Amino acid sequence: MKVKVTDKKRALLEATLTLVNNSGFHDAPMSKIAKTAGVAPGTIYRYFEHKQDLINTLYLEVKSSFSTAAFGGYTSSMPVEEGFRVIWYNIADYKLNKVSEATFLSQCDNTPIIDESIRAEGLVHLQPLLDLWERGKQEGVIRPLSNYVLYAYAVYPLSFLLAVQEREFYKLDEMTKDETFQAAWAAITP
Amino acid sequence: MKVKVTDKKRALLEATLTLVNNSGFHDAPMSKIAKTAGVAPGTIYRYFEHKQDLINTLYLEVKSSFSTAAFGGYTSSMPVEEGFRVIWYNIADYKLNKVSEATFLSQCDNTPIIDESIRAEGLVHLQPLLDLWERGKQEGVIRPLSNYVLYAYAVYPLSFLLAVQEREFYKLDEMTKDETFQAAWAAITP
Amino acid sequence: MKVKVTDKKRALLEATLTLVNNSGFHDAPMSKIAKTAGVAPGTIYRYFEHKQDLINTLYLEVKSSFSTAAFGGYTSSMPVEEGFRVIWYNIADYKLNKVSEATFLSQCDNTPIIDESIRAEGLVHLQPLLDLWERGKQEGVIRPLSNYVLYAYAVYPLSFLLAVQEREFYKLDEMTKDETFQAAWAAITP
Amino acid sequence: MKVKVTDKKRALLEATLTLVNNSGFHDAPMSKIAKTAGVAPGTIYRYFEHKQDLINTLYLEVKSSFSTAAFGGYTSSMPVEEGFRVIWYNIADYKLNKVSEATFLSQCDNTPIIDESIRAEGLVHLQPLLDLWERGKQEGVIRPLSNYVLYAYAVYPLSFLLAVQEREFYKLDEMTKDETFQAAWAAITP
DNA sequence: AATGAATGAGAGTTCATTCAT
DNA sequence: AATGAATGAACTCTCATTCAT
Repeated sequence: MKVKVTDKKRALLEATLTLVNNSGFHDAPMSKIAKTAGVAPGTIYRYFEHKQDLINTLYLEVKSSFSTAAFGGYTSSMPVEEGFRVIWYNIADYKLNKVSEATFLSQCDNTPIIDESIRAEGLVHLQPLLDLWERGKQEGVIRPLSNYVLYAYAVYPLSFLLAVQEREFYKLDEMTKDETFQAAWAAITP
Repeated sequence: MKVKVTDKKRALLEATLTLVNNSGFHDAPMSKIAKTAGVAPGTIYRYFEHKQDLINTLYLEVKSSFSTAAFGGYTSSMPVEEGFRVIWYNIADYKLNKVSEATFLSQCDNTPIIDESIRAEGLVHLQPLLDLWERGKQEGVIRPLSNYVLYAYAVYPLSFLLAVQEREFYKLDEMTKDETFQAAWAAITP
Repeated sequence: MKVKVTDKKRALLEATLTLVNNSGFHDAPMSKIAKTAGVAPGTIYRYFEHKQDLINTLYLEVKSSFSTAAFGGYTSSMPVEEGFRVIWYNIADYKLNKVSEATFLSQCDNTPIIDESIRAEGLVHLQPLLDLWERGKQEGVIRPLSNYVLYAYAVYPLSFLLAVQEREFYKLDEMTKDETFQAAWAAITP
Repeated sequence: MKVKVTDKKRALLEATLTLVNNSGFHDAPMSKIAKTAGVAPGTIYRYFEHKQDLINTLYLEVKSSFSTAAFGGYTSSMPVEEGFRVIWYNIADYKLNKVSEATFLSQCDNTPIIDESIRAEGLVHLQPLLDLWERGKQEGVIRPLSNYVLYAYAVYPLSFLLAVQEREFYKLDEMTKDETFQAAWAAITP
């Protein structure tokens, strides 16, 4: 019974993900979300206060799944390069495999869809990467740049490659992934 | 007289830029666009067929202003590094000074707002940069990577820095700009 | 419950009939139709895809009620004169009693309000009258004229008398009805 | 100069006739009328107070051209049958040749497009036919029916044949025209 | 808990009309 | 006299949200 309820919430979040990705936030009406989720329109409001709440919840959930994926197999005791490599490949795999989630995040990050406070909430999980970079800077193995710049060059490019891959212009396979990692690593090391 | 007419179209495009940036496409109704432009709602339709046409037109115009800015002072006879430096600084300055335009482009590039055919149309102006990279690869001064990857590491990171700067977390000044260029250059050179 | 739903559709069709009759298609806005039907504007679209659909549906419904009325008590085994008399009086009574319906049909038949395909659909029910005339022509009791001409002289004049009656210039009572039938009969018999 | 002005009024009336016939009153915007007439929208208002005035004027003009045509070659001294024959053939020829005008009148006569007072104004020209019928009734050569009924059976059927011909179902040629006249004459004579 | 019919504010768009030129 | 850009009320239709069942 409890399970069934959760199922509906799950279905709604997934329907939203799909529809926002395919048609954009501006063409993902509640009625369509409900239909895609196999639920009556009114039912949405048992699980979410309003549309914005649904979107916010989805954003936080996806952001958190992203962070979890990013740090799988990583421990803060790893050497900087190894740690970064683990995280980078995690992120790359997430972006290139969990395409819907990654696309959704891209859309949210470049649009005023998400309330600023919620966006901030979604950022906290990235801390281990920032800590790693701080350590790397102290050890002299990472360039002494703002973490924002490091993120821009180490992680953010993958979003572009995701988008390009989605438009079917390009496919990032295992080999080019390694070369791409080289570029990222070159960008942030002295 | 001709000038006045153009003024209204101009005002509408600017109003759209502002509103889409501030509230997103989904919350930039024609009525608000008209009011912001200081014009009656019906007037929009003298200049644009429908909302999508207005958005498309704006996109192409901004994209073209971006390309023009990107290649100011660049000639294809420059050595690869110098050429890239000129273009990179142009783009950085555009992104960091023409903030509204750059923000709008970011939004368009990550959202199904823009018709795919129009998006393609907006891409053609980038050719000189791609040519430069091809030459660089032949000369062995640029990594033998897909142009998409090169773009992802050389240019795309600036979009992230723009967004961050907009959220007032960070300011890219002249000195950090140089360091950032180093990162970009390091990413794409062997 | 099912009944209540149907009630709203019914109310909308009736409101449309009234308003189109009184003000014409061009001055029967959806908002007025909704208000007249005692329903919110948006509710119309649960029952009809668009305004044209509402109009088309109404047309077909009225046309069909007309045909049903026309052939009440008629069987194809009747002698031609008797059969015609039955049908003619049926039609006369319909036109003169079901005034709104008849007026609406007149308007539709002389205006590009109705899609041509829908109009064609509405015609099929008249077949028994055409069959009767064919038989009459074979028996030599009906003039050998095109069915269109027969219709023009036997049935169509009633539309005029309806319109005239509506404008309160004239009232067709039982006695004059008989005389009018004589005229119709005289027109189509040799 | 005076001629040129009149030309524009003429062009506007003709454009209106065409557009209302083809698309109906509800889809004949002033802007389209202006364009069809080769004139600027604002210019319409030099010649007509508002749209309704334009329609009314057109109606009266066409109605009057119809009446003029109807009584060409007729004099009140003719014997009843001959007089009727002249008028009937005039009307038949008008309906079947001046198709646009006749179609427009049909549309106006079955729609609340035209103000009732204007409609009444358009009727006066028919007086000679009514006078003829009164004489015929006194002479016992015309059935003692209301003039409305006589009109319904003698003249109105031609409107139906016009409509049918317009939809390309039927063509009324010279021979069938004679037979059709017989039907009309049979309907109104004892 | 779930439904889905109903709501009505508001979206995009049209168009009769005006008025500066 | 003529223009046509501009207006803004009114149109058709959508959709987030509510509520009786």
